[in-house]
Amino acid sequence: MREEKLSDKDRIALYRQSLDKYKKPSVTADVVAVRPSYSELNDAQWRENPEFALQFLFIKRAQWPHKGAWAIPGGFIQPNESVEEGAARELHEEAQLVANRLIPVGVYSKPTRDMRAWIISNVFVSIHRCDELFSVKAGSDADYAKWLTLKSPIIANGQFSLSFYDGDRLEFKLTGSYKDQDIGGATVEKIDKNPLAFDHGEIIAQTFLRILALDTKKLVFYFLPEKFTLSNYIDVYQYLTQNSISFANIPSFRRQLTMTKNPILEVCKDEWEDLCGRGHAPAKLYKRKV
Amino acid sequence: MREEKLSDKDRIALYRQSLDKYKKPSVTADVVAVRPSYSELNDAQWRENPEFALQFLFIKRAQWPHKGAWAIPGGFIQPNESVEEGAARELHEEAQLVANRLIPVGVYSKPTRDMRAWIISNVFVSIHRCDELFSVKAGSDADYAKWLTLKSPIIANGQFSLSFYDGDRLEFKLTGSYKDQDIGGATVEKIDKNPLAFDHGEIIAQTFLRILALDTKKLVFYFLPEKFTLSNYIDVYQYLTQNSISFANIPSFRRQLTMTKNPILEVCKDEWEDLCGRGHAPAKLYKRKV
DNA sequence: CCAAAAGTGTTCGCCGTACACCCATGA
DNA sequence: TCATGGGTGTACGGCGAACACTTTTGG
Repeated sequence: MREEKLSDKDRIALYRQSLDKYKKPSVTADVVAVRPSYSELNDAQWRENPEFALQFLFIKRAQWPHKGAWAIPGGFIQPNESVEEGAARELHEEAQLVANRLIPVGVYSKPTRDMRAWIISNVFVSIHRCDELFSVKAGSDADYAKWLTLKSPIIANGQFSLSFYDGDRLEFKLTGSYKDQDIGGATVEKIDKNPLAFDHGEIIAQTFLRILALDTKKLVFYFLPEKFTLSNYIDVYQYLTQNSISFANIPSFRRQLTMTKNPILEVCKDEWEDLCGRGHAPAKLYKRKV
Repeated sequence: MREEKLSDKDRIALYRQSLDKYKKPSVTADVVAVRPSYSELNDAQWRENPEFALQFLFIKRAQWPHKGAWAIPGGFIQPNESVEEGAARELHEEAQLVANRLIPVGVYSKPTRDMRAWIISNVFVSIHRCDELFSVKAGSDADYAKWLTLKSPIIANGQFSLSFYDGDRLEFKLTGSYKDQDIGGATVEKIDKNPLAFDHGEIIAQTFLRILALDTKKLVFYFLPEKFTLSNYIDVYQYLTQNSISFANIPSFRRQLTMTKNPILEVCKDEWEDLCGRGHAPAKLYKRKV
């Protein structure tokens, strides 16, 4: 073969030339940042108002296209970074958040998904713990970021309905259908009416399905402070499992967490913090068993 | 704003111009095709020799770089297709296989992963059922494809060892370490010594971890013909779960599959095929319960 | 004193564990 | 008739389901 004479450098140059003949996509790393609703409360405030919900970070678009629509943060990756690094960088640049635990959600690559150009998006979900410091910058005068609360999500029988609130005001509702794949988890099938920019509605729905597919009993810890009561744990667990535990079975569930052979919780013996103020017996504080 | 005067078409043109100033990666869709080892046997042959193992499809590289090394099939995606479509197309082009069930494995994007250029690979695993027709073309004179058998994989305590055979000949061994993420599954941490092209060693190891994380009881059906004996099922199950069922507990496992409230198997009542020839009582035939 | 909510005690039954045993066959 | 391997019987125990009950507080 004639090629044998070439140096590696030459080969690389030739190869790159051949690549440049083809159209290349632009590739982004997008992040769905998720945190518990009481992240910005201190411990005392939280004790007063421990209702749990998930919050998702959105960017309000100030530019064409989809001006005024909500979108998820993200941006083009650079030649010196992996998509994970790009995702972490974008999250930091756009929302001053430090990526804690990036979990892949999927690659969105339908040629028509962005009217502007051929853009492929790698999507990750970044799970933010309750005890992290949050400081989403108000944002430039162009786009701004905001945490929207996903209240009482409904996912059942192939249909989902996700309502996102800014405080008490409904920002948008995401409804559609999903399919339980035999193996490999559930996937979004169809979004009824996308209120978000680009295909971000599908992305958000898929992200939530992905979150629900994680190991719930462990995931709960990410949304709780270090020390918590059993009621706190159950509150989060119920949210993440569509209230899978009926009222009557909560006692068994408590035992399951603490009394079985390999309990995942243990009592904080040193302190028996008095959690009064709400007219009932004081609750024990638990922490994750290592 | 001045932009308000622009038509969408103009805006798109402007946007694309701005994009073209940045370096873009080349994006591939790669597929790890997996099938049961007895795919090319007929029913009778299979009854004689029902030992199960997974086979992975590899391409022998005939060109620089990594000439002579095994690699997984894949190629650049086109502007008119999604990465999933690209993966299916490449699998068909390179191995005449029809993608059955594409499950995402991950995105490989370390800038140094391909010495030739900035190439990002989206990897899927394609699970091929036992009853599919297989016809991997011998291949062009350049590259050729071959199914290699993963015999007695070992995955335990953060270490893995995967030996791939061509018939009885060991082709390569993949060893390294993995990490059990708290949430989101196990990930490959380090490959001891990569015998494959590019980072395909890491990809293969990660793919196998991904397969093991699927719902095993359902996954087993993908590697069995429609009708099978309980021993067949258990054979596959043991392979996929590292022989998790001890010898003594196999009777209970049988019952678990057939006698509990929601059994996943049912007897093929119509036929009680005589599975003699091996010196013991005939076995019942089962099929997946719908 | 009562309502509210945390936490405990107790019973029931499924099903996973363990192991003994039975059955049909080929050599 | 024996080894082989498929299939069944049975007893035990953990733990999830269900629900009654006790405890501590605020009003």
